[in-house]
Amino acid sequence: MSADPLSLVFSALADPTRRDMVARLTVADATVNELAAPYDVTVQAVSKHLKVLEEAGLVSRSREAQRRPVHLEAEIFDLMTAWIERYRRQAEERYRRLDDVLRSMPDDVEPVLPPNPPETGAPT
Amino acid sequence: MSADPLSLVFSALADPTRRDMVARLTVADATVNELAAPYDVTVQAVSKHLKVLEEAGLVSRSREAQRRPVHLEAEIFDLMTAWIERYRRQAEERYRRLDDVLRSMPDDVEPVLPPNPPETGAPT
DNA sequence: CGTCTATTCAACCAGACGGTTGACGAGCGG
DNA sequence: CCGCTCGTCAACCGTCTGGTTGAATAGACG
Repeated sequence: MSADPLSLVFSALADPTRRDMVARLTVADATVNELAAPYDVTVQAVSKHLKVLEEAGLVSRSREAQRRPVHLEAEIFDLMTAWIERYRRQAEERYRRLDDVLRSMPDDVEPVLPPNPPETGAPT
Repeated sequence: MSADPLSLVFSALADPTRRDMVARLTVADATVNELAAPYDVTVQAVSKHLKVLEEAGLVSRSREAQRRPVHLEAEIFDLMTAWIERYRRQAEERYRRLDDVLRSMPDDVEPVLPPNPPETGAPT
């Protein structure tokens, strides 16, 4: 098992059908059957997709009669954005630094002024 | 082939080893052997991972003697952030709206599910 | 009770995935 | 030229994945 949350979320969203389900769930909660309707697959397949999304923490299911309304848990997105932003920022900073280095032939790499204060996604 | 860029990027980053390689590449370009060093797998496996990252547009390889320095292409991150932010925003807005609805309690509210085909060519 | 609807579980299948080993091409260096 | 290192290609293997069909469970309803 992948176990680690980031992998689960990324791989959950690596599937177009699952991404589309997530997209639709941003509009409203839906039952499995409702979700399955637009797609050209069986409801069982959609149920599996939902399981994947649920294990990734992207959706939750409640119980309402015999229906299982699916609800989006959008906070999980933050997990990804945190990761992405962190390394994007790091990459950008590196390019700036490289530019500097190329100018002066390095013997000591000096931390260049970060134009963006690391407040948005400052992870550990 | 999944073909669609978003799926390629998400699934490329769904692997911890690949994520780690990307993380390291934000610091500096590296050769395949350098990249492979920390991991407990053969250099061939790493080469495969790089192929995946390259096909996702996350890295590019140049040629320098018999070495193939790997370079991160960080702009691709924007593809993901665009998607994520879009739907996160949409979800947040929906919650606000729902809150509103719950306050006024109309009796003719019905869930409207805009049929969205399982395709990710983000229609804008 | 029996049945209908909504959903999941189980078994199966083809294909992709991550890994291996082994062989091969490209360049440097003796 | 020979040999070495760097990297990829090819074949193979076990596991995961996305899909199927068919059966099972849970609750509403007559």
